[in-house]
Amino acid sequence: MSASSPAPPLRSRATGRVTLADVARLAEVSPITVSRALRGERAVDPALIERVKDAAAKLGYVPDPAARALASQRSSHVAVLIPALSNALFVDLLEAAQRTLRPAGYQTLIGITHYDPIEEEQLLREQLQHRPAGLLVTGLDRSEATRALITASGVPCVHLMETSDAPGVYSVGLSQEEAGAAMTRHLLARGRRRIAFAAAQLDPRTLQRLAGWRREMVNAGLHDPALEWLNPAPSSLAEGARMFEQIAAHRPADKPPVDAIFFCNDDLAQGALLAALRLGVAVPAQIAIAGFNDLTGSDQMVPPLTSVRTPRSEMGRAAAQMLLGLMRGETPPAPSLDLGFDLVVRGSS
Amino acid sequence: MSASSPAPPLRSRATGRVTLADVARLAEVSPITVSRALRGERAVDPALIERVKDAAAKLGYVPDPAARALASQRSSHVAVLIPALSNALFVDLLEAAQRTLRPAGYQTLIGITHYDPIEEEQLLREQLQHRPAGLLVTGLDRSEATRALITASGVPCVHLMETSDAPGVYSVGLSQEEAGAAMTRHLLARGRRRIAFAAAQLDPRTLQRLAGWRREMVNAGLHDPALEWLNPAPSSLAEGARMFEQIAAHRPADKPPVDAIFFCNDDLAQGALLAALRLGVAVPAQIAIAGFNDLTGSDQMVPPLTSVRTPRSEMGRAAAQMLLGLMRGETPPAPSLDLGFDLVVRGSS
DNA sequence: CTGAAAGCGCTTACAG
DNA sequence: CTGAAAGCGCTTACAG
Repeated sequence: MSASSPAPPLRSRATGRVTLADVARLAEVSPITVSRALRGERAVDPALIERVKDAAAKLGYVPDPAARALASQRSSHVAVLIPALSNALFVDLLEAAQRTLRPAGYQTLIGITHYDPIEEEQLLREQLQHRPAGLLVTGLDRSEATRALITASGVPCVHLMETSDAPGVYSVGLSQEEAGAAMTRHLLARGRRRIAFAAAQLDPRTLQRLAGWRREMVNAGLHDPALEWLNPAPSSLAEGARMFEQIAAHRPADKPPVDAIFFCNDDLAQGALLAALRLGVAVPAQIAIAGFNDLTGSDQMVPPLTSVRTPRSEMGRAAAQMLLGLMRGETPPAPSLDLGFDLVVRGSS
Repeated sequence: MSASSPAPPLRSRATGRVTLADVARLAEVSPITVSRALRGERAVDPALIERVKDAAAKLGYVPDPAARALASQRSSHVAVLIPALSNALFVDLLEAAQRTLRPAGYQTLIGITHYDPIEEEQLLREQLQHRPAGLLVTGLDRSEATRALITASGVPCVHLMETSDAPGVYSVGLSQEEAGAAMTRHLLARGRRRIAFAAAQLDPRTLQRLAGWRREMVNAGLHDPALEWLNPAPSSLAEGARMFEQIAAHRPADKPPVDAIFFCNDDLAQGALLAALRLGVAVPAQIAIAGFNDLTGSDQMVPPLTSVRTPRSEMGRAAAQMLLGLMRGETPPAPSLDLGFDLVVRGSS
């Protein structure tokens, strides 16, 4: 029992975890060198890097995110703010972003704003307390306070879904207005004249699509405010069915009937298609129907739904990649990335 | 310029953050007392609590999660493992859980397993490095290694979707087998005899529903292995349409035709309903169709889809509440909570 | 019921 | 290119 080693310290709070110090001891260097070698920061002698990496692997060393965050004032989290998970659009966006960020060592922290600027601001405040390394937010419209919070935090931020030319703003998206205009031109080209625009939720991007529709209708000399059906309720199949019933039932004596409806989102259009089926309204013979986002199931509808395919997985991936660059301190080749859209013409129009 | 205050320390890394020490100074107590007063841990003189809270409010103090995690070896994260976000079922579950956990100060860390036990194990390893305060996992089936990781971590864990009687296992769910049996009994009661069970993805819960169907079919003396259509592909409307076409086209000479199809999930059943419409197959006259989970849109289908409503928001909320209790060190009244299900009979059956 | 000391496991800021 | 010291902002473990 000749205890040559010193007695364990009285106030031990040892966690059993392999630490940087353990790796440093095995590699016979200082902890700082281990830290630098493992993070690839600053030049370290290649031979030492090798030795450190071997030691780390041998011990199964895993950095402690909390210690790292406390010391560096920056966590390994990326905060993502999206309006809802009920719209498949955002689910795809999120999955793609996560798929890019996770291999790079970042955890995703999701905040659901329910399309509410107040909730968005509150969520952002909470997330900023975790000192995220990066930020992914939906769209460009938000409260002045939220915008100021983002700027003041100094956290790299990329905006999703829309594009912006404002200095210092990074964005990956598409022109919602052009997409709305393109669909309207398609319906006009098919000979439709009384094209209604039907929208729910009325978020900023929906209103941009509305602007595109309005521009083309005015250009064609066919605009009529009575063709705008704007409904602040959340978007859903049931809501789309209700709106279709209303629009189809609305037959003013002094105007020709609606011959096409452009819905701002596919779930509404799918509901409309089902309502038309129930009511015996022939699509597209009597009324053409078009949607937006080309969501799951749209190609299965009867008739299949004409829509605008938006590159949501690509947006999620590209935005995450731009953010990774910003977090490394790089300047992206272009601050704004327009990923475009595709018109998908199917049987409903 | 009579600088009576000492020069600022040379090696300042001040963050400008309001710290526990600032609050302690203003309240004229020690930092430990502030820590205890704010967390409600251990008895502290009520008068002091008051003083501390006032001081904290006055300074706008917000605890630093990283420092807290490092010192306590437990973060404010709850890790959630779900198979996919493409099934609306899990979106609802997640939203409900988050809605309960966030007000209690917990951030949700989402891991998507893609129904893969290997991915689940890897995700769990990553998440455990963040020392989550709690764990929410889907179902009871997982690799032995994953199970061992959970146990060894000592992190409180609640299982979603199914219920278990195993000691030390906490769960909130429903009997998938009973739900499958109930739907089958309903179809039998309607006079259906050749009831097919059509499934995709083939995850554990789907197989439990299959077992319920099989039990009732055997009991009724009507079971036939040829009625089982098991497809490992991911579940979707398009896949449901394909399966319906196959099943409808399969007309062996020696057996009566299928007169009902019980799909393991509503998206498949919705796709089948649309395929029936395209093919001119009368539902329910010729074939009854039933689904599972009562997802969005099922009530809008033509005809409306018969389904099983599963209490997913309730499950998410109840599981989160049980977890909050466990994280506080409490023992839940019952380790297993069965929230049941409702048969929703609509026009398709 | 309250507190002084130590420690959690990293990185920053200097210095050489 | 490398390292000794200090510090990030909390909580734990003791002691009284």
